[in-house]
Amino acid sequence: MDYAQTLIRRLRSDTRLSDDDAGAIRSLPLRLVDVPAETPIVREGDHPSCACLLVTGFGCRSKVTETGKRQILSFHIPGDIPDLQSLFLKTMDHDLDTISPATLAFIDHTDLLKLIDARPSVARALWRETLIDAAVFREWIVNLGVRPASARLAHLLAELRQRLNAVGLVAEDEFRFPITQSQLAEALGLSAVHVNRVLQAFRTEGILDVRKNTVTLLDIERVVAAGGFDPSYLHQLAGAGAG
Amino acid sequence: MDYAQTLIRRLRSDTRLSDDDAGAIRSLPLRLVDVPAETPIVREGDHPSCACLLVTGFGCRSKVTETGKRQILSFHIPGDIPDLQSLFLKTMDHDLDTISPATLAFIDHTDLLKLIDARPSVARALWRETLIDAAVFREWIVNLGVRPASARLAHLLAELRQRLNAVGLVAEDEFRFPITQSQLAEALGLSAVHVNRVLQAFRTEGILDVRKNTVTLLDIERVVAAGGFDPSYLHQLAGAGAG
DNA sequence: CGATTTGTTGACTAATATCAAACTGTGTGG
DNA sequence: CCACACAGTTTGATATTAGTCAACAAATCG
Repeated sequence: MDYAQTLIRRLRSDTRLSDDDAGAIRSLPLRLVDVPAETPIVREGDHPSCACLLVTGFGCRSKVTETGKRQILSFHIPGDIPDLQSLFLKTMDHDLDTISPATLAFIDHTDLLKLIDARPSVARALWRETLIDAAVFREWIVNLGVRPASARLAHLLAELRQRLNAVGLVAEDEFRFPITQSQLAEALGLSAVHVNRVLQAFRTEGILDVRKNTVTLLDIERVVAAGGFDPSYLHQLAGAGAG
Repeated sequence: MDYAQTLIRRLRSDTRLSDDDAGAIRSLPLRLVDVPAETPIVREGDHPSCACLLVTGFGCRSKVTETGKRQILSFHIPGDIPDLQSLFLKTMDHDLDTISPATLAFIDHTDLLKLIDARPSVARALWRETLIDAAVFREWIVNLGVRPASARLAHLLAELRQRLNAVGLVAEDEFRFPITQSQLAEALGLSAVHVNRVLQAFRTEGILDVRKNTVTLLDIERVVAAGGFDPSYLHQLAGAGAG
């Protein structure tokens, strides 16, 4: 199997990439590892010498405060390189973990650096990825800062659907996303109890459902409206998506 | 005056830069403009053809939601290029405004692109800046997600002090920062009334004071502790700072 | 100097957190 | 197959934080 294929599809969802460039990326040396759920990949304070491509499964980035509270910063899906920033920021300022069993492909920084030296267009594509990463953080700030609990949750799920769709992982109104209510709470800056109540309200209204492994958006229009979700901040190319 | 000097100092606070590279940056063509407070620089949806270097004064980035609420995403200080991401993300996903009278230096994207093609080390320095921008967003997420109102405020001021210090704009325990309580509220995801009360509490305890144009951190230790502030996410070089 | 913005205060309300207990499902070993 | 353990979810009661509204005071600006 071509493990870089997910990455290339992912990159092409928001950046135009020549076949030559795609080929160069495909020939990056990868170190494949299968890991269980809840595996730490890198920790705050580490100085990684490689970046981690998520081939299958899900991950998240998080930070723990002095008071022991954990804030999830982002969720990651197949095709993402969640710690790409470590290429130029030598010290990790947050943690990276899997949230489901996953296949990881580690790419040595040295190989990435060679690639971006040799191919300015790939360098720009990767730079762009890190910029979109930041754009997603900005929207997350808006989510936490101004939206009430139900809108935060709806927005998060609408974003996930949009991103998963770009790599072909949404079927009908459903996608696989193994998450607990506590994890949702840590991502949304809410308590697990409150997340539970918001979820129940959505379920009762027939708008969406989050079960053990699956998110079902029964009425996508209403999820998007409830979350005030506008996908432009993802900077996806027109036409990217399932198919 | 050498208007790029602030930028170079700023870059050198977190990235090693050769004198050659600094010279190349210094020779970038700049279009200087003086603007009053509350000036829109770029708006969400714009397709800018240049980036904006803040030479003097302060700015902020923000987003307005469908419900009309405004979330401030970041504050910017002299030496920052707050819309550097527009070099590769063609559509602005947020607004950029001044919050005080300011001197702006516009740099054409074409000139920046020429520079980064000619000097890979400058390209990396700028890439690094955008990565630190993202790191600051991550910490902002933590701030909004898990910290109570007083810690949010303390953290914000501690961060500002740290960044301003790196460009020599902190004197003793004071720095200039013209901000209203409503703006603080928009940044911290709080109401202006609540910000007012938190400020009063800090003032009464003799920890800090925020007046019209000036922030005074009377007891920096306690501000840092109250905010749980750890500057490592700013990725500054050791020894950067006033002097 | 009036006009406007910003800051301050009090009373009240709404959103969300906390705590504790019970309940559900799932997998495991005897 | 059952009993148990464990993790996750659900529920109710109560506490806390922060928001809203409305009025007023104090700066600031032209």
